[in-house]
Formats: sequence, C-alpha cells, structure tokens
Amino acid sequence: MTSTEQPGGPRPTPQRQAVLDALTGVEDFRSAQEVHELLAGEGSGVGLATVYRALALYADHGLVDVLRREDGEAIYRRCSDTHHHHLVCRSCGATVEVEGPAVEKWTSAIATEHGFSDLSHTLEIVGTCADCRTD
Amino acid sequence: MTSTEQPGGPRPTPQRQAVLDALTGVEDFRSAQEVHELLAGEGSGVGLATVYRALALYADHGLVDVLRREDGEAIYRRCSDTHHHHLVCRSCGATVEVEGPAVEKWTSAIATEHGFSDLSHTLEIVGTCADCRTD
DNA sequence: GTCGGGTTGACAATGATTCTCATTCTCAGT
DNA sequence: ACTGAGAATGAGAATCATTGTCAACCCGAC
Repeated sequence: MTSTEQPGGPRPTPQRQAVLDALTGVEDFRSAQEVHELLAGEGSGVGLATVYRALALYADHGLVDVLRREDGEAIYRRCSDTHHHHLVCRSCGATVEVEGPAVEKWTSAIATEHGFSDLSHTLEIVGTCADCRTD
Repeated sequence: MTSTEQPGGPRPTPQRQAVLDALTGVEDFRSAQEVHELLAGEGSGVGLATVYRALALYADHGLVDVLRREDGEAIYRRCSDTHHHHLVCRSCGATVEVEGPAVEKWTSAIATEHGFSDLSHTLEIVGTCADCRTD
C-alpha cells in the first residue's frame, strides 16, 4: 500500500476483472452461480469461491448492487452512478429501473429525524407486469 | 370445506396457532429457525418443517410479512394492518418502525406507470443510530 | 366406527454460501 | 530482474437454511 492504492482497497486481479466484466454489459441481475457458469463457459477457470469473494468485495466497495431473489439467492448487478431502485416482475423476472428522488429525500429525512446516520436503503417493488397478467 | 372455512384456506391447527403465537407479542422479526427453537423450548414439539409450512401458508394469506436478513435468512413478522417500513441500526440492530404514505403512493404510481399490477414492495433503511455513532 | 383428505414430524436431499489450506501470484524494494 | 511477504486463488469439504418425501395421525363427515 503505497500511494496509488486506496486504503483497504481491493487489489486488482484478472479474476476480479473477469467477474466485473461478467456483470458489465448485462442489464439483468446475475447470481453468483450464474457468473461462475458464465466464466467457466468462457474458459476463464475462475473458481466459485473466488466469484463469491470478488462479488462480496465489490459489493462492499459499492461497485455492485446486491439484492435477493424471492428464493433467497443473492443477485448482483453492476451499480450505476445514480442510485436507483427496481421494479421486478414476479412472474417473468423482468426488471425495470426506476429512480426516485422523492424516496431518497424521504428516507434521509426520516432517518435523520430518528438520529440515524451513514444511511443506505433498499427498495424493491415486486408486481406482475402487463405481459404476464393473464386473467 | 364446510362453511366457516374459506375454500382452499388453511385449516386451523394447534401447531399453526403455536407458530402464529410465537410471532405475536414480539415486535422483532423472527426467523423460522428461531420460531422453531422457541416452540421447542416451550415443549410444543412442533416440527421444523411444520414451522416452515405454517409460515409459508400465513405469508401466502398475508397474515405475516416476510423479508430477508442480510445473510439471506428469511424472517417473518406478524403483519400489522398498516403497512410500514423499518429503520435498522447496523450496529446494535435496533429497529424503528416508520410509515410512509409518500412512499406508498410513489411506488404504486411508478408501478402502474410501467404496467405492473398486484404490487408489493419492500423498503429497508439501514444506518447507524445515535447511540452507536461514536466518533 | 369408518373413511378421506388435509396435516404432521422425522429425516433425507438440495443448493447456495462460506471455510480451509496449500499453492500461486502481485507488488515493492533492492 | 530477483526476492520476500502477504494477499489471492482454486478445489473441495463443511455449513446451514429450506424443501421434499412419506408413513402415521387427526378431525370432521357419513
């Protein structure tokens, strides 16, 4: 740790880059298992444990978003610069990104009011999209 | 199904009642495992699988809320009549309930705008509470 | 009392995630 | 370029929540 490295920052490695690349260029969320399969299919030979470690590392540093499927499996996505939330179809899994300045403001107001600091929040809207609604 | 039972509705049983009771009178969320241990401690002898089944059943019928801990474990809570969200301290785990009509309105507006119906949403705010903030 | 269908409990099976540890690799200083 | 120190990796085992299986059980209906 000399100067170009952020304190406590992750050391860049080909494997980590591969994991990050796997999340880049896809707008869907990917589970760790999927990332692993994808990399294996490309012959990267990155180990599953490494995928988990890399994802956890990036999630820690705010480079990727983590959320949970309904079955509890963790899914990851490259975090865009603007904080946004997701609208997920419970049937086909389609996701739509939505931004909510109103929500952002509301959460920080509420939290501050209760003396909370260093905030982060998760908002997920689950519903049935127009295509899947067949009644 | 005779008359007082809704078609396909759950049949009331001592075990199910016990599970529901375990969630009553506690304001915290409880994991299925915790409910099971609690019941075992009371000598109820309710099986773990039954706890899971009962919780899933009640969650299906909207009697309990389900959400996920950070480690992915599902936690359940008796659903109150008013939908509310939680402010959680990442350090001491204290939870504060907050209501947000603004959020409710915003989510349903956004979702409808994208053609989504039959909505549900999860909002969790994580931060450090005043007591735990020592700098 | 008997029948039938939902319910239960013990245990196995599944599947994601984490741990372990020996090997490998990166980086900085020489 | 070479080396040493420490971080990172990969393979598989270990962990742990959750779900599936199935025979025994209970409650209400006839």
